[in-house]
Amino acid sequence: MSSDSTKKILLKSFARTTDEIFSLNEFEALLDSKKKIRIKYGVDVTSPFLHIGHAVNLWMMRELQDLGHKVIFLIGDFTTQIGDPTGRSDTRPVIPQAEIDANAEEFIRQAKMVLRFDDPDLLEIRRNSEWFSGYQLADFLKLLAMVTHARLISRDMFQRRIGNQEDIYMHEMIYPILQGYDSYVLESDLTIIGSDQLFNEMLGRFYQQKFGQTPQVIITTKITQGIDGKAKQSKSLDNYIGLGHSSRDKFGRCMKVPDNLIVDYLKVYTKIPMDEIAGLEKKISADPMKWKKFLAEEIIKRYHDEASAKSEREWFENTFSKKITPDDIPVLEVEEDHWVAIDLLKKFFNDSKSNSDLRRLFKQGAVSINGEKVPEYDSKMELALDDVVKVGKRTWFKIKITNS
RNA sequence: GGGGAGGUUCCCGAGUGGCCAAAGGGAACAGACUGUAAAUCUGUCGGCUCAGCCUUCGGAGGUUCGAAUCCUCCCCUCCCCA
Repeated sequence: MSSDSTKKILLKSFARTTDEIFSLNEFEALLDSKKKIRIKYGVDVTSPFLHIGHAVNLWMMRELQDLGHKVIFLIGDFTTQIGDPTGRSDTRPVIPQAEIDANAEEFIRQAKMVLRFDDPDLLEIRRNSEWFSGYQLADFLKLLAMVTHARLISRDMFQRRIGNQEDIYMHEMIYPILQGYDSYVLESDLTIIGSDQLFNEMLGRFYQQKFGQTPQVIITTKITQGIDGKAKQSKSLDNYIGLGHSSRDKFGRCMKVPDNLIVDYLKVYTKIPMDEIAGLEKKISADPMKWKKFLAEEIIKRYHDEASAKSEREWFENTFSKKITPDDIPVLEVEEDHWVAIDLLKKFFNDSKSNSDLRRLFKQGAVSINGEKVPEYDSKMELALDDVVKVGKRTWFKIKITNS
């Protein structure tokens, strides 16, 4: 299915976002075999959100889909109930089935921004409850008999827990076995994962070999820092660019990326050719903002389209650089035209801010109407149609008087 | 079953009788600056009828002129031993 030149192109493209391959030789052999590659994409649907970091893996799979290979989208509904210990220093709570289903649906909605779900030849959806819910204890014991305790606890995070004298529950220990067994059942040829999943997937290779299958190739991908320049992107730190974010938020969040990360982001999150990026580095440090906007546009192009990339850029420039009040701001309908300033804000914020909060905003000079600062919380205001009230840097609303 | 540690304001984390609405850091918010929602600097950061008052430090009582800090009981978390 892939000629020599397409193989070269693919490898080059993969190299860009690959951390490690187990192993490159096997991967090349797989590509050379011309067989239709089965790519296991196992997801834990505990919390259904994907950011552009996850999408790095998805784009690699998409590239393979475009060559006719098939992604097996595996919803780990059974294993999710157990709770993967990966990355957890504590034990993860279990999740009810109904929630898993809802999460899976949302997950797919986001993954569709990258992967093709429209062709059963290119993607099939499976759930591991298919083979696990009726699984016999005797069979399970056979699985256990193949692997040693030493092997399981060699995992770094178990070692850490042992070192800290923390508990390891048996179901956590067994999790990698089940995840590994998935690879065998699905006859996975390849899986593209974050390096945190490496141990589990290695066990996949182990079981496949035990059962006489060719072990899957494992590719782990590069991880970049979050948009706050710290750690990796995560929901709890709110330092990510989510596939679910609107194009406007994506743009804004890109602009929030520290200047020194622009190059990395271009490399990992866009398709701008690598040699081109190399040539840009000096220019970027000379004029970071220009290139950050460029980055933002590229990212929006990738997930939305060229037109929204342009329009979000314009919106951003008009709003934050030229300080033009945007057109598409919320309208606050009021009956009276005479207001005490703080009451008007109270109405707009609808109790989401306390009086003290609002007073502070006045004290800090954050409130203005038609560009004029409103100095006191108890200033009297006389409103007219289309008056624009601004609060802080990013909140505006327009007045509509319904009564007169 | 036995022993130990601990639960503090969004998070981490100081505070062991008054000077505590509670150090410090983070997050967040605002302002300045910057043609960035970057960096930096400054300020704010429980509530309210706001120069004062009210409610907070796991819960309920108690001691005291006065308690996050002391006592009693309870709930919860973690660790160790068996």
